[in-house]
Amino acid sequence: MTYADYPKIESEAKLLAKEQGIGYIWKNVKFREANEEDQERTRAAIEDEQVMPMNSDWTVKLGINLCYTANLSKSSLYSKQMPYNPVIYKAFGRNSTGNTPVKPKATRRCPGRQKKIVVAGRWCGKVWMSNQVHPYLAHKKETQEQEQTEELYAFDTDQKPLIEIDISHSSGLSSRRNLSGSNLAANNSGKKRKRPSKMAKSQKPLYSTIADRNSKTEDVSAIPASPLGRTLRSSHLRHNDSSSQGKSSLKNELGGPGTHVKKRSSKSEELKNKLASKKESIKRKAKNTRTASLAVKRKEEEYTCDIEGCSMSFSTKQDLALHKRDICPVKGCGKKFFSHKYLVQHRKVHMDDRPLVCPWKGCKMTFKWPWARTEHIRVHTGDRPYVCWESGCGQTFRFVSDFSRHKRKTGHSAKKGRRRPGL
Amino acid sequence: MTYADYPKIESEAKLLAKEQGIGYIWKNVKFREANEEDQERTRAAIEDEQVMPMNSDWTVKLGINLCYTANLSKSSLYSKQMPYNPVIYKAFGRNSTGNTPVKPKATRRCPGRQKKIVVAGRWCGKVWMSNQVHPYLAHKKETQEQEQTEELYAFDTDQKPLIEIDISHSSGLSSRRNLSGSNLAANNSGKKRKRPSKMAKSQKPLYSTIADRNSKTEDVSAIPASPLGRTLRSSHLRHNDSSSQGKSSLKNELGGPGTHVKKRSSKSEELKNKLASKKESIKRKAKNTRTASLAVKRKEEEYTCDIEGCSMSFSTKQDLALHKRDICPVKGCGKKFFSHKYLVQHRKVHMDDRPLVCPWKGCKMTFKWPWARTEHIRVHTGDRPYVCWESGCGQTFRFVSDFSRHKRKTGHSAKKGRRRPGL
DNA sequence: CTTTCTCTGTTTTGTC
DNA sequence: GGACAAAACAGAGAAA
DNA sequence: CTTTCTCTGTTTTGTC
DNA sequence: GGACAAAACAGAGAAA
Repeated sequence: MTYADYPKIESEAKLLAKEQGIGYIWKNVKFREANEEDQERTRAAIEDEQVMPMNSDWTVKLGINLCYTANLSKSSLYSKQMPYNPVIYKAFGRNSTGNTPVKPKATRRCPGRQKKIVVAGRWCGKVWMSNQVHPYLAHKKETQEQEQTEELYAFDTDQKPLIEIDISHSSGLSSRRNLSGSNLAANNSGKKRKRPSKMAKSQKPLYSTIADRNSKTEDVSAIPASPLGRTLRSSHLRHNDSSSQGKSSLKNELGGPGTHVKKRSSKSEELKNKLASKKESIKRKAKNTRTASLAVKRKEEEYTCDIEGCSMSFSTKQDLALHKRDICPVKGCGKKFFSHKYLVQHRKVHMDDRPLVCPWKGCKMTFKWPWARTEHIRVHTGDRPYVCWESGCGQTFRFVSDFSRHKRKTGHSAKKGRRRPGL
Repeated sequence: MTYADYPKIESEAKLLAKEQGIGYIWKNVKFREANEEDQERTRAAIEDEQVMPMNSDWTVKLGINLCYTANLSKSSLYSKQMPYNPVIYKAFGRNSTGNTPVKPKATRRCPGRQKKIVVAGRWCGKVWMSNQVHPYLAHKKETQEQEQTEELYAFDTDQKPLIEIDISHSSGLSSRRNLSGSNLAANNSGKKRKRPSKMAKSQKPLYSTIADRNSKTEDVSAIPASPLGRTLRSSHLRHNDSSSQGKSSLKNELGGPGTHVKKRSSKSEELKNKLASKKESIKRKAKNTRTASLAVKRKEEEYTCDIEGCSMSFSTKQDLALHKRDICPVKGCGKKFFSHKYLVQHRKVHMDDRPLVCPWKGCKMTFKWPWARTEHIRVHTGDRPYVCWESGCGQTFRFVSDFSRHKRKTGHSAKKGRRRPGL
């Protein structure tokens, strides 16, 4: 996928646009050359989410991704061992001296005009990451599979991620003595850090649906240096958890703190998932109105992944096929991932479950991702652990993201930039 | 108080020992020369707290303090602008090249033998800080005052420190939107950081006793970078606080988390205060059994301090005199302080109130000092914000104290040693 | 001796 | 810069 | 444009 | 070193 491949990509994009049924006129023009009508059409297409069943704006899928990845690979911060996308990295990476191939592309996709940047920015990389390839492009032979997967949701919302750790943290801390006494001692005494046997290692565990649903395995100890939390394994505060996460689908109506997060996610993707969700639930209600909804969920998921460590199952052969190619088969998602293992984690994106809670008293915030919770806690502690060590700068940041931006913009402390105080 | 002054100190110590009624034989011998009988007597004297009404072991008051201070002033870490004790600093400080005067003293007071070090260490600096001078020595003319102050407790346990900040923190954080919205915006919009008018600035505010007692002014926002906490000023979670701190005197019987802290404080001092407390309460009970105990407390405290910003009042003229000389008039304490302002803070040492609560869910820990709470929170977060930047070391620490010790012992990063990540 | 963690008097930092 | 309070430090010290 | 803060796919770190 | 999961990063992006 070097710059020389661009014509191929272009034709594929055209094909894709056609397949989606959007009467989109392919114009090989730079954005700065677009007239008002073109801009208006672009805006309209972007704002009208319903007409794009796969949320696959061509600028996002083909253009912006390249722009994003190329910029990333050229960044002085881009010192990763493993590049996001080896192909792009090789073509435009830091070792490549040719920056001319990158610039025009970037300029065309992310034009210099402010108004344009905003419009494009709202879509740039939002849905599609650098090495995420649209299923249509991943393997061109599977177009029929794609259409079939539109019938049903692939992931069951009750299926729990296997990697989730069963450790309750704050519940066991009622007594400080208890904490520093037995637990710390146990922690110090050796490398006892054993976890309950993780099914991820067993082949096709086929875990029971009901037990899996009722046992609230959750990861409250998403906090970083968890030497304390990890050795703690009390289970007598489960009620606390179930109350806070019980019917997470209700949270949207309640308008709790979890609601605004919804708003933050991609409008189109969100809508899509909502719609599909409703479609599925209606289907289910029609099918089994009386059978306990507990056992129903995995009834129809016959096709199980046989990849080492993975035991996900799907209702259609096509979904499983996509899954095995590291593509999320959820309709409207279709993202391709770097690792198969991450697919299991990725599922929570499509689930309403928010099992992680803010440990701060009185805060009702819930999270799907440990890191989101970790950074949120800094809102309470006031911690600003990121400090720019560039002499004369010394700015501090509460969130990695802001520190990253600072480094990217200023070029500061690109070499060592560690973290710092705060609390 | 240079080394040349030692004979004077010695004679004063002898006098002191005599005044206390302890039949202690002054032996001008090094500890390493002491025989078993001497050691046994020392141990017995130390363990029998009752025979020392002021908890004023001569080794602590004259010897160990010097040892402690001299070591401190010689430490490479001792780069403070203001030395702990200017006199000692001048005599033994870092600029002084003569280390011979220090060593012998230190050796004699803190002998090299392990057994001895332990015995002496239990007293070293524990009650008496470097620039704390025993009232007997502070002004030799006030011996009669001292004896009189033994009658009553000087501080009323219901008197609230004036400096305490009235900010409830976690209570207002139920909704994150609320937090980042109105509060952050208010914080960003300007330097609005106003606090409720602090009486500390008005002359002799003579705050009401009852209102002061019932309004639970507390500082839950002892967390560091409190830009969020500070602008938050909700008061609808007071019930939470009153439940956790309501009858703090009961906590000892309940055996809650606050109990072990009690245990950690000096046995003798603790005992003393307990005894005095009881004495006082009995006295009060006898005096006014029917009048509401609310209004009673400050009835007899007629003598009010007229120092700028201080409005403490005392029941006896002598206590006020001590107070005005920055000496805590609480029986068994008698510490002398660096600043008069700190006397107001120091009062909480003698009160059962533990108004600061751990903001972590489920943790019942309470604190008197904001910093104790701040470091305690790291137990939950797992934060280890102190990192040794000495090349090749890189050790991390959760508590300042441990980082200090590390630097003291290893000599690492004595120049810049900042903090770091963790959470 | 060690490590973990709280207490507190003084110093440093941050804000006006 | 100065005044002032908040935060942090640097010890002590308790517990295991 | 800014700042604050959450989401999440990939990379790095830490542990056995 | 290697395998693996936990933690962190580095972006995107939403909101004001």
